Amino acid sequence: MIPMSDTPKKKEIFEEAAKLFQERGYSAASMRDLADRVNLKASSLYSHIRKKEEILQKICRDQATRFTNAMEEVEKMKNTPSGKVRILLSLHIRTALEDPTSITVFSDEWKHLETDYLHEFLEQRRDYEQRFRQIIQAGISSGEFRPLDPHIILFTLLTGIRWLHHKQRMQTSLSREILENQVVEMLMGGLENK
Amino acid sequence: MIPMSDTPKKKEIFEEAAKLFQERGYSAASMRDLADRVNLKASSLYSHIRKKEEILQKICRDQATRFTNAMEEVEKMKNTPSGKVRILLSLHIRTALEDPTSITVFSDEWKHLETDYLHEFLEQRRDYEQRFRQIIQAGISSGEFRPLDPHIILFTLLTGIRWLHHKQRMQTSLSREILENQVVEMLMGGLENK
DNA sequence: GTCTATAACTTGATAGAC
DNA sequence: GTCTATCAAGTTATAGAC
Repeated sequence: MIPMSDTPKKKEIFEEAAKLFQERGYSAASMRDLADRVNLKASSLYSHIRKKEEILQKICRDQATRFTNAMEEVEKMKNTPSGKVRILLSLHIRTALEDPTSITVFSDEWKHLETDYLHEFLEQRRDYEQRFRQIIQAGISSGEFRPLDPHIILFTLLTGIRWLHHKQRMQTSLSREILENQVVEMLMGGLENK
Repeated sequence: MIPMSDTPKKKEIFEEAAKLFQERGYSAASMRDLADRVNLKASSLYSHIRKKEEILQKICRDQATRFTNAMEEVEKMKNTPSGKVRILLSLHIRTALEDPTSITVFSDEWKHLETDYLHEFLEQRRDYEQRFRQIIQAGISSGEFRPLDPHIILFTLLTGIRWLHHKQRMQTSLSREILENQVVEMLMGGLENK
């Protein structure tokens, strides 16, 4: 297969795989299950991919790239720290609502990456978090933010939204806009000096 | 074996299993791995337990009971909604810091429970969340809390602390007290009316 | 690209000697 | 209660016909 652009079948395989990994977890999702969902025999999957972990790699890499690119953009802006954090937070929230499957796998299944790419992934995450903390630190220094530990702030912000990709669980059918606004308000309300 | 009280070996097995489930996830943790860690052959484990899932069940049940019991206590108190939420939040935080292994398995691996106990588990969780939301609603009605959706508030509170059991990741070696205080302040700061 | 067949291995769990 | 031996089923992945 030409690696230039993905065929429809390959795209289908990756999409179904993400759903399967989300539902059962990476380890409990078998290649036979996946094959069934895309109407193939397990062995035929290997005409499209080299191995199971390649799928997990792509999902994790794509999401990591998305956030790294966004950070690049935000850093260039002339915004206040508070404005920058709001933009990053909104991106995380919107991504969780629009692409819950990929975000779940990215968030919960990365630990099953094999050592080679795992190290790269963790380094990229460390880098992202460090740049995020620098923005937070700037906000503390300027007095916009309360003087809390930047590590605590960052983790609370980033994990405070990690329920959004399970939105199904919410009985109330709030619009995405309200959902996004209220989460941002609650988290920023705990961060900003009043 | 007499089921009245657990033998030291059985306790050891459950503790090592929790660690293994935490590190690799339930599905990727094999009974042979577990046996190695407690210096037994895999088959000998079955003199202490009936099956693998029994271990997961016990971990999930114990933690669920802990939180349900605490809710019982809190509901009896004469405190304000804000005071009650702070007590529950502190309990979650302290538990995550003191028993990170069990909390990780309870939080991340429950989906691998088999259908019988899974239903019971989910019902207990629903009940706990509903009672928590009633306290939140009381705080909104009294004007102590900002008028946000109680579902959003609850999920943000409960997942906002779900990084604590990975405390290893934090370079800064903050004391538990500071950690607990700052997390509570940040989350309650976003909740309370000023 | 998809199939059948199969290799090579791991899984949870049991039987029965000691 | 722990062991060896083993089972039956499931795992990822490959070989080769079509």
